[in-house]
Amino acid sequence: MPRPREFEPDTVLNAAMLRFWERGYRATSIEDLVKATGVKPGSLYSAFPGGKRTLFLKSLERYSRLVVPQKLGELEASGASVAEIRGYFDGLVRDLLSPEGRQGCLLVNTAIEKAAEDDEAAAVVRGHLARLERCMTHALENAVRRGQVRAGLDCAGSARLLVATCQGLMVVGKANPDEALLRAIVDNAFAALG
Amino acid sequence: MPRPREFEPDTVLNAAMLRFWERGYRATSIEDLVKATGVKPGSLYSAFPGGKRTLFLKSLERYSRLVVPQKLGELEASGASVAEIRGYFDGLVRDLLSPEGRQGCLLVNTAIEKAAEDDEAAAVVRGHLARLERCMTHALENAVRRGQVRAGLDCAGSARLLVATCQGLMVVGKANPDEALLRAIVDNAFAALG
DNA sequence: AAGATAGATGAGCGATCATTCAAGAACAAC
DNA sequence: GTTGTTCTTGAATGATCGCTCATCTATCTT
Repeated sequence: MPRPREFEPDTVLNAAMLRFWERGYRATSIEDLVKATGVKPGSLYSAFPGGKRTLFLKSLERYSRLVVPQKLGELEASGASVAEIRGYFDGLVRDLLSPEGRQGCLLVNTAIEKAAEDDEAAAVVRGHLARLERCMTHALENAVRRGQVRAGLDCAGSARLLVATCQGLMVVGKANPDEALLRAIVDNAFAALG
Repeated sequence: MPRPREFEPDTVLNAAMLRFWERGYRATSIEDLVKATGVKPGSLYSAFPGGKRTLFLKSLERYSRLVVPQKLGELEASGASVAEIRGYFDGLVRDLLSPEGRQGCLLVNTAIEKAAEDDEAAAVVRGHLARLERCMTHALENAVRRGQVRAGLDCAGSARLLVATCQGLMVVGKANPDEALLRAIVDNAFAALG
């Protein structure tokens, strides 16, 4: 009996995610989203009760579910090893150097902009960091088993360092997208694995 | 002949810096600054032509000039070596774990929040990163000379990695101020220096 | 004491913020 | 075609944004 929806909530959410990714939470207004999607405020609020913050949290989840796996690529596969870690870092550098990639990572941006004041957002960020740490650890364990890195390597500890390194890479890349600089960071991070 | 100023511009700037540091650029309103300083909007704008953005850029400079040297400590001394780098990292961890230190570093926050849209702010951040890189490089060169790290170490490259690592440390620490995690990052960063 | 100079004041500017809601519109069921 | 239900619409809400300016006040000079 009801009147059918004229827009796809996922499409709206995707547009919201892109805006939050590009400009951050505070700098993205509801009117921005109305313009970007063509969906009027009333419909937006009835489709996403909780308003802007709900839209943001759902954007974070969508990012984790759709964007992150694409960036991680084979690094999440059970056979991942040094090459896949390297591939992930190279992808980050490539993104930071491209005009569209300057926005960095929505979850890193959120860690800085919102984590301190919104624990629900911080929890999504923590989940992401844990996920990164998990697959880095696993890839390093594979690497040790295959003799690709030095035998006594502390996989769990090195994974934590690698996670921090890629977060730092994005901070540096955002202020100074210089290829030689970013490559030096990545090269030295790998040199340390021996 | 003129009526004398009733407030010290540096005092106002200091209060502004603390607010921007704690909450970021967008989340800090002029009214916040008026409340924090007792100086009314008119006086604020006449003392700082250019308004909020000028106040912000001058806050960045003040932070570089007063806060950063205090955090770097002996790391900027010409005799600095591994111990001073370690001291700097330990200070970062201590800050991130303390309630007052959760705000992280104003310049890292700025890199994420504003560098992409404000090149003048980005330039201050780049200057900070270059300064960090410079004193890390110098300290590593001293360390090589003293045999505190492995002989063939690429000081310039390792310094770039260490700079990225400490930026990453602050991103991770902001979302997840967990002592064991942060210590693991620092320990592994130093293990890599051999 | 009067005049000149510059800082202090705060009401108020137009713009924009996130959000709401009364009214109209589109469909399914009958 | 009528009714019931949900969706769409966009004007309007009050709050807040960064900022300005006419007015007042305090000091120095003479």
